[in-house]
Amino acid sequence: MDGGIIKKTSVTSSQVADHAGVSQSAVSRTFTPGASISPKTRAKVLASAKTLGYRPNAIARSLITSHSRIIAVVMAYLENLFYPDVLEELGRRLAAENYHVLLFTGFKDRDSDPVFDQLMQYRVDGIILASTSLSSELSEECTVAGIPVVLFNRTTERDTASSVTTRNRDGGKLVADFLVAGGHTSFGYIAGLTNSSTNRDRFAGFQEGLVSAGFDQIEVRTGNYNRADAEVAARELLSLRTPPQAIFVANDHMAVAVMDVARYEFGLSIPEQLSIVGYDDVGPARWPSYGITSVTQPIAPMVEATVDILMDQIASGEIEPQHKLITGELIVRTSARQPATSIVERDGVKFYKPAGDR
Amino acid sequence: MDGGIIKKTSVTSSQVADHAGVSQSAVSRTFTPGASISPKTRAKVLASAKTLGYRPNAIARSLITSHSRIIAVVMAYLENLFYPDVLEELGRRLAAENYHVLLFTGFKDRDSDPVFDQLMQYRVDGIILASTSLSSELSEECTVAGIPVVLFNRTTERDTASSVTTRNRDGGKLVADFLVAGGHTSFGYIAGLTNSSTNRDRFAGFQEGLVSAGFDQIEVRTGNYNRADAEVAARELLSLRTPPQAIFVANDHMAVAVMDVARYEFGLSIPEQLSIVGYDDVGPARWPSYGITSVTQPIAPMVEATVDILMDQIASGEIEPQHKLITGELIVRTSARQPATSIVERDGVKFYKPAGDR
DNA sequence: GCGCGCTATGCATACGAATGCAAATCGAAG
DNA sequence: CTTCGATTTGCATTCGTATGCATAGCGCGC
Repeated sequence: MDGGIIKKTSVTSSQVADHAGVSQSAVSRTFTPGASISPKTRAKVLASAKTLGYRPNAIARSLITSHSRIIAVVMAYLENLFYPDVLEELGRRLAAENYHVLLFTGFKDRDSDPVFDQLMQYRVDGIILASTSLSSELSEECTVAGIPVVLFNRTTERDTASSVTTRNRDGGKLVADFLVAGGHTSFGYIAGLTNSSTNRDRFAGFQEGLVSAGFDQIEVRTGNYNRADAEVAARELLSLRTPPQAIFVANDHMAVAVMDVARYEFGLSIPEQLSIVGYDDVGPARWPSYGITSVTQPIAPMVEATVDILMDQIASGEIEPQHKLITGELIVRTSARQPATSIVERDGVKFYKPAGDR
Repeated sequence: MDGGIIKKTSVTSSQVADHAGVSQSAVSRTFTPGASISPKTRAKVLASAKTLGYRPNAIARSLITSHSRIIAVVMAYLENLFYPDVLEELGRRLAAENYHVLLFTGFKDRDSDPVFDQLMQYRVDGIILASTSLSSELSEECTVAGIPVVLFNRTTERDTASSVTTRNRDGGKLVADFLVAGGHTSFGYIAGLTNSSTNRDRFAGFQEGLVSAGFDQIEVRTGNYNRADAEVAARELLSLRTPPQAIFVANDHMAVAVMDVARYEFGLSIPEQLSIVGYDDVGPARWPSYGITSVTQPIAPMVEATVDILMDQIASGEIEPQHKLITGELIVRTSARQPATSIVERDGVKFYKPAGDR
């Protein structure tokens, strides 16, 4: 075995057929579950396949069945740990259904349209759009082409694609209730991408909750869901003549940055001098250095719903847009002053459950 | 446009040919860079393609060219933020070369052999193995099948597959030098997966450095590169009658956990009562709450080297194993007591550069 | 022993695009 | 206007597998 091996041509079903003394069809049927084949020839074929090292060619199979068993997953960036977690769960669940993930990532700054072109060329069986702003016309084109599309953690007004989100508006309202119950009287909000539906809904719920409690002023700054912008936003808020007593940050990824700025640049102690509430309940939120009080976005159910929609639409061939809503909860940790009541504990974790809530 | 659209059959090159009044070959040549075709017919074809919404079928193309332009990336878990960062960079660089990523992830606990089977069926043009323990026989099988394999952040003794790593042994030694220079006299090590090459090399270098400075005792515990085990390991080390003054943790992902345990369970202040050094220089290491002194693993050069190897082997068809070594540096932050000398600053970041070092 | 019915098998074709080869076209030179 | 060479074009085949259809094989009952 000396280095510099030259590419070997791979084994085909016909070669296996010759070796086993059967037809190519028989080989194909051996590897097609439920096909009509006798145990005897099947065994012969399997034996030959093993000796020759045969593996069915998924590309050729895709061509004839017009099902690639590939799902395109589009995630522009992975900086926010929420998305890697989602990706891992997606990998798991799709593998269980014998589907595979063609990942498009790393184009935060660049245009996403070429991505779309690539993905369509591979005749993927479905598309999951997460953390991206693929234009709506494109996702509509998919629907026309008969490819199921699921927007993950995002919706659009146009009813063209399916979506899976949590009840962001309820979540925002819950945060408002929690902070009001905790005795805060002035509030700030650090926004995510302003044109994202998650950001809009979370803010709408937050505002609604505050207004109905008699607070109609919120200091708003924008963090665009990234750390650098969130730091700037935090500095601005905390530099105000009278900084807000509580800041709702549109996700945990930014909340971490905000806490760092508050503590290490402004010397504030949390939650004594400043309360922070985040969203997502992502890894670092659970680390004792942060202990972020945060609204959960339960990844497992969200991913399950996503895969369910895809499998359903692939099986039926009908692309009727579905919209699934998962319910999140407010986990109470140490980054925000707590109300005296409505805190319930389950499995060592505290939740905020006001009476009126289901 | 009412809901419930039925799957539309996609446009083929023959349909475009008919519409444009040319042969199917002409259509193919239009979309094949460098093929022999006159500008006139090319324009006709492009026009027809546009009106019909034609897109070349990558599956069919792969079948005939026997190049899928797909690279399989195997990452068992994404919990350690280092890997999502790598993934993002890989997505970027492979897209630039017009290759695509078929991602296999989410099987930390399960067997990885089925993964291998799947990946071989798609006739991928190359394989990148990161954060996985795909058995060596399998990666050898790839080499035999003529598929380039690159081990990312890992090597094997058997010279069968290419690899890209940093100089882990040098890194470990650098940490030892740094801690000794900082005046520490007792040391602990929290290991990663004990059978991983990175762990072995980092520890070997660390040990070598300490021994040559006259310290031959290291308290070793195993964290298996995951947070939960690292916490347990930290508790054990810190519960010793005389806990080590300095702990080298095999990566930052675990170092974060160790710092949390030290501060919040043992009430230690860092670096006054305990010094921590990590590895990777991953996101949270830079957050002020941690400020981990850490050996870098420069992602961009590592990924570049990986892609270079793959492109080279795909182009040449020769699979001569290559081993690329990237040099990391020790970034000095606040998690460990600093030596008085050999600290140099560049772009606002401090590095430890002892005299004898290149 | 014959015929019926069911299962197993092989044949032939299709999927959609790339490409070697030969024919056709074009342009320019004579 | 003819002819040669270069460039374009189309034809036919190929990639590896799946599958409808026809046939071969088998078991069983009478």
